[in-house]
Amino acid sequence: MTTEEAVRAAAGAEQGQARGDGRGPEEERAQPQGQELDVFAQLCPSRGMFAELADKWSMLILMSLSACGPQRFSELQRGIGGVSRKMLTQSLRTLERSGLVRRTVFPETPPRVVYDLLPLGRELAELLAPIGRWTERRTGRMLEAREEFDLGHADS
Amino acid sequence: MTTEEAVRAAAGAEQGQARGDGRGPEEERAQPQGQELDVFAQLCPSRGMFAELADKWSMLILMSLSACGPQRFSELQRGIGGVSRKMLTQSLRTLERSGLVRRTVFPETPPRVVYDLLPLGRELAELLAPIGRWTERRTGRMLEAREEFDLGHADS
DNA sequence: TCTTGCGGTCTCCAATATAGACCAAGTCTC
DNA sequence: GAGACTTGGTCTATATTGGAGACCGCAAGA
Repeated sequence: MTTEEAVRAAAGAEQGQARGDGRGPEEERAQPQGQELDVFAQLCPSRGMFAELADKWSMLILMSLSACGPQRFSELQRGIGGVSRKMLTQSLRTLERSGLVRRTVFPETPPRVVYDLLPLGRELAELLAPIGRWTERRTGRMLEAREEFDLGHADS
Repeated sequence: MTTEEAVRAAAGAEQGQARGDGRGPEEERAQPQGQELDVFAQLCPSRGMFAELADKWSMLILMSLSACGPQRFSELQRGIGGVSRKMLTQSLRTLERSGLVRRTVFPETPPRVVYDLLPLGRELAELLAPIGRWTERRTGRMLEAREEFDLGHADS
């Protein structure tokens, strides 16, 4: 049995709860309810949350609100290039529902709706920002890797 | 003009390049080519990369390889609950092409293929891990927020 | 001989994303 | 006063994507 197989087995990944991850038991104790949450487990609630947040538009929305402060719907749409109104609405709704973002309507005409981060959203945005910066910093390197890969696998 | 509008205008978000983001100019100088990359800009190469990485399966793959070390195809599939062979193959191929992951084939029978992180992938995985942990820690709070939201918007 | 494991690929169908029209209701222009 | 414009969406039609499951070659095992 390999080391990794041992990790898997100990974690009981099949059951849909808990996986160890070599994080050590101190994190597990940090769950006061004894409820083991595991993003790797298909049936774990945290996986559902993760799947929702690990999305292009949701991440960009949080990053934009964090970087530029509270914004109106149309400001967000302009700021996040290529997002459709539908996806923007949908993602904002999801983030609002999960308590990451607050939606404030000013009943004027034309209507004004402002979105801003709640503490939960601010926490996540702070973890997201480095990923955005990393992507920008490493895009060159990744594009080079691609060219090289495509050269090697050029069976056209 | 609001503060945010000023930020947008200064960044020239429409042109598909650069946006400032209140990061200050020191990061910009860190791009030696003078090429301004911006994940928020639809046409920027870094957005393409970001869109690829900001994906449920890609992120889970990197997190799994980081947490459990090099793994075979079937180990990854078992470890990442609910991933189909098709998506696992596809995501791994993309990560390999971009130089984040290495694929090693051992020509035995049955075949053995092992995936592991390259330095680029390890860097990203280290930024991803906190997001996984955060999600697990905050899932309870987010589920509560949902219940409350659904109560308020219960027009059935 | 029939089955199992591995690491995929292929095909089909359902779900999802995007583009674009449409909306109300007040303001601005002519 | 007619028409255009604005905002924050919704609705619909079409394009893209995702998942389920069949299939594959090859060797070992029952």
